[in-house]
Order: sequence, then C-alpha cells, then structure tokens
Amino acid sequence: MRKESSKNLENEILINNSCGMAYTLNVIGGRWKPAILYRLLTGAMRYSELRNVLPLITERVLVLQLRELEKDGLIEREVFPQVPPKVEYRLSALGRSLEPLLHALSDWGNANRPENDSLREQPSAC
Amino acid sequence: MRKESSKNLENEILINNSCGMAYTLNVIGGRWKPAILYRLLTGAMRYSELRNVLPLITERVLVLQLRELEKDGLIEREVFPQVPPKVEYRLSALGRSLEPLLHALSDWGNANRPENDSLREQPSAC
DNA sequence: CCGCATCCAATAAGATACTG
DNA sequence: CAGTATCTTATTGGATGCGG
Repeated sequence: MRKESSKNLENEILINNSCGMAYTLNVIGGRWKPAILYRLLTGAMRYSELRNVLPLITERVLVLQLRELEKDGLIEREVFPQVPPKVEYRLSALGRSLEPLLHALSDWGNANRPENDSLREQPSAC
Repeated sequence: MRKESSKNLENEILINNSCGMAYTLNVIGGRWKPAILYRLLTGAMRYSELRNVLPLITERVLVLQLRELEKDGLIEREVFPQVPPKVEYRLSALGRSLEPLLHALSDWGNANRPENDSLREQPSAC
C-alpha cells in the first residue's frame, strides 16, 4: 500500500485530509477560542460582557483572539458610533456552520476526559 | 463536578461545555497529532513507517506526540520482542471513536479554508 | 530499529500600565 | 467602554548526536 511512491493517490488524500483538519484546528483551537465561540453560540455579546464572563483572560489576549476569529471569518464585529463606545461581536454564518462540530467536540471531551482532569493546568474557563 | 460560586446555571453549562471542547482539542490538536491520527485510521503502523510517511517531523517530536496519544488512551503501542526491534502503533477503541469527528474536522477545513492558504506556514504534511 | 538527551528557536500567553 | 503598548514568561517544536 503505502510505498516510496509519495505520488500515491491515497497518500495525497490522507495528506490533504489531515491538512483540512489542521486548518480547522487552527481557527477554532488555542486556549481561549473554544470558550469565546461557545459564548457567542448563544448570541451577540459586547466586548465587556465577554471579558466579564471570561475573567481569567487578559485584555490583550482577548483582543488578539477576537481579531483572529474575525480575520478567519468566524465572527463579525459591529461598532456602534456612540458615546460611550459600544462594540458587539457575533458569529457569522460561517461561524454558525461550526455549531454541530463544536457540540460534537464538547460532547466527546465531556464523555471521555478523566475525572479530576484539570485540563493540564488550563485554568481558563473551568 | 466543580461547583464554584455558581452565579448562573447557564454559565456553568457553557463553561463546562467549553471545557469538554478544550480537552478534546488538547488531545487531538497540535501540529502533528492530526496527521498521525489520520495515518493510523487506515490501520496499525510501525514506528519507521510513521517516520517515513511524515518526513518533516523530527524523531523527538514524533515520539513525544505518540507518548501523549498513548497517555490519553487514543493509541496503543505494541512491542514485538525480537531482533531487530519492532514496535507497532494502532488506534485504541477510544481513538477509533474519534473517526467521525476527525472526518468532520477535515471536511470543514477543506471546504472552508481559503485557496492558497498555506496553513499559516505549517509545512507539516501539506 | 526504535528510540532518548541536550540544547536552542519560535510562538503563544500573561502582567501591567496607559489611552481615545 | 473598548481597547494599545511593552515587557516577561511558558509552552511547543526543531537540530543534532548518542545508545540499547
């Protein structure tokens, strides 16, 4: 089956498949994106609301993650031109298309992670 | 389960859900685990086979990832007591339970990642 | 053949202070 | 309110060489 012939079609498929998966993990992975996405599944939120429900994230990191999610097209940022300022974040259509996947990931983790597993010292939202 | 100052039941649920997701991403995420898991979906492989089909991974990292996957119960390691040594890696039942999820992650990524996206400088298996 | 040990580079994340 | 700007620390991955 798998030989030196890296031109093997099956190999190509496997490689591309793993790449698609790697891309997905890139855009939803990381330490805080899961928590942010989960929050936004229930609707739009202001910046300060996100910060309040994720008290352990620093502002720097929160903004970085939001910018990345926006760049990847998963969320939309709406600025209300008023004083004081108001900014809302919501899932885009692409972001909402991830909902079944996010729930599947969550369910598998909740079903299979060991008791008392502290997520390897991940204090984030736990 | 952990019960902190539960101001809000919905919060607890969201938090726990995101934690399950974070755990899943932890055990299948990283730069090389997707490729390794994808390879093993098609059957058991020897250490040297894995190394050959993933020519860009270093031995140190390959072993590290295999050990983590084993620790998390996703793969099994079988040593054949012979000379020269032979070691096979295969998915455990738990690992195989991830198969639909892995395909879903892959499909979403292949469908949605931009053309010519080089996976943000991720040369791994692409 | 199947690794492990050592050292080092890149990147992700955190702490803290400040601003339009 | 919704962020920036620096600086520092932690985690991950890579290069290379040796060993049972």
